[in-house]
Amino acid sequence: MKRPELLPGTLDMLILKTLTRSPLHGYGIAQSIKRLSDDVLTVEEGSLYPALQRLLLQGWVKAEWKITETNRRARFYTLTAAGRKQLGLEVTQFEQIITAIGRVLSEA
Amino acid sequence: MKRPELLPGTLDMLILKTLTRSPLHGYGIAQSIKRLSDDVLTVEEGSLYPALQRLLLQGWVKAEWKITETNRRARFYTLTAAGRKQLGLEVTQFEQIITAIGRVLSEA
DNA sequence: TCTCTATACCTAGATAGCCTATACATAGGT
DNA sequence: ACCTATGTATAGGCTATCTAGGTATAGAGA
Repeated sequence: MKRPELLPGTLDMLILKTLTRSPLHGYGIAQSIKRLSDDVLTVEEGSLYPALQRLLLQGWVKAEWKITETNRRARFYTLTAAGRKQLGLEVTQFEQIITAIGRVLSEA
Repeated sequence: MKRPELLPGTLDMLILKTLTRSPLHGYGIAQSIKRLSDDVLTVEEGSLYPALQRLLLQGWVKAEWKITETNRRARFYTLTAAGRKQLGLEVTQFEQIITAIGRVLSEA
């Protein structure tokens, strides 16, 4: 199996989490996740932008075109109330599953 | 997002781990994972049997038809040396990724 | 005897998520 | 003038998982 860039099913959660601190554009989200994870997690563009479309459709984020500090047009995403709630749900589920996997892996 | 039965990408690892204790047939593997995880993880048959075929093809398990304690024909899977090695790899990778996700999620 | 449940295996097809590859655009530095 | 980093986006492919179905039989209970 090829080394995956991230665990399938966790991307939306990571994006939502990244937006809890402040609105960010796509490029910034990807950089942020990469940096916070010490380069372990890499969000490919072909995964990122479709994911952002999904989140927009679900109403979990909203988007706004602005100018960045480096003087470029970019689409800034902001977490909505629904998005914050969704993030809580996903984190809870994720931790439950990770705990369960941990139990299986730690069996004598 | 619909509640997943398990985290995509972790099934092979769970199966290999389950076989470290003793050979098991498919049905038994599914039951074992479900039980050990306190019913959090459910392996659907449509995921399980294709996964076992993959593992066979990779040479990570071998299979043998036998009769169970309940007097039924069943295919027992045994972990190979290569499978044991692969399991170690997958667990290491998994833990690295989980740690990385943890870092992202725990950011202030 | 008949029926039901649990045990056991398997596959086809749909679905969804992620990746590869590509395209476009521009600010700022050399 | 060119290059790199920044920034957005989509098409197509791949792979793993799930849904839904089929097959078969042991054993319990009516």
